[in-house]
Amino acid sequence: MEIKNKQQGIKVVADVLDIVGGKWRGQILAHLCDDPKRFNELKTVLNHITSSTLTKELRYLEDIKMVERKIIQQTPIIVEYRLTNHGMSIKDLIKHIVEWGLKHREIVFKKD
Amino acid sequence: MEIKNKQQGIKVVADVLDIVGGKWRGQILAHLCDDPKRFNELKTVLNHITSSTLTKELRYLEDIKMVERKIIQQTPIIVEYRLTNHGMSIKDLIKHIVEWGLKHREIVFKKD
DNA sequence: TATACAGGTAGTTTTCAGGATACTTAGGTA
DNA sequence: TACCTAAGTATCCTGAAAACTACCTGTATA
Repeated sequence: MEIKNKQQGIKVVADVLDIVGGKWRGQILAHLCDDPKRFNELKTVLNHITSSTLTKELRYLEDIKMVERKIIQQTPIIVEYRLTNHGMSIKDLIKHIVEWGLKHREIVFKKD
Repeated sequence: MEIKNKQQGIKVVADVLDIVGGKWRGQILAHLCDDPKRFNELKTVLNHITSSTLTKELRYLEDIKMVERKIIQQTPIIVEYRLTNHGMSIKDLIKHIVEWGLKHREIVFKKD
């Protein structure tokens, strides 16, 4: 797991930020770190996200195998989203992001 | 440096990604991790970025005190961009991002 | 005189993630 | 027969990020 050259390392930064970035994906992954959540649970904790946006983001995260969708046959039928094994590995990264953010509040809170 | 509650932690994720995210900022910071770079050096390594976009991104990073701009009086005059002390602290985070990205290539490279 | 390099600025246009709004499917319940 | 909840879909629209194009300033070199 060696960084072959600087340029490659930096491309990876851009690619990872493409996955985790955007307005919602980081937050969705962070929420799923704790435990699986249903569609409407996510919709509630992600204040102001619309159904269509949440659906799109979840489908994307499914496509890249970060999240899996599980239909639970009960009545009414409910759908649960949880991190895959790959997805689990993002927990540490999110922890690092939170740590950096809390340590540098003056930057993080100044930004807007 | 304690996470008071889940919701706060997750807001921080979103805020940090706001700073580091976007198409260019992560890459710019990653390039500046190694050593200071001049405007046109950055423009070269960041393939396809335009002058105006690079200027905007650098001004933003200056505003939030991640990067500092140093004019070097020689001829022709050159301008050097380097991480501030705050900025330095992002090195570790970028290292973690690269590590995760390389370990999960199948996700990172599938995404598009 | 003019051409090149370094580091930009100004103004306009394009693109597309995310938002707004309304509708859908399917079983259960009064 | 109508309505409720859960989990979406379908369309169209908007705003902001980034791109495109052109121009500017100062110094030096031919």
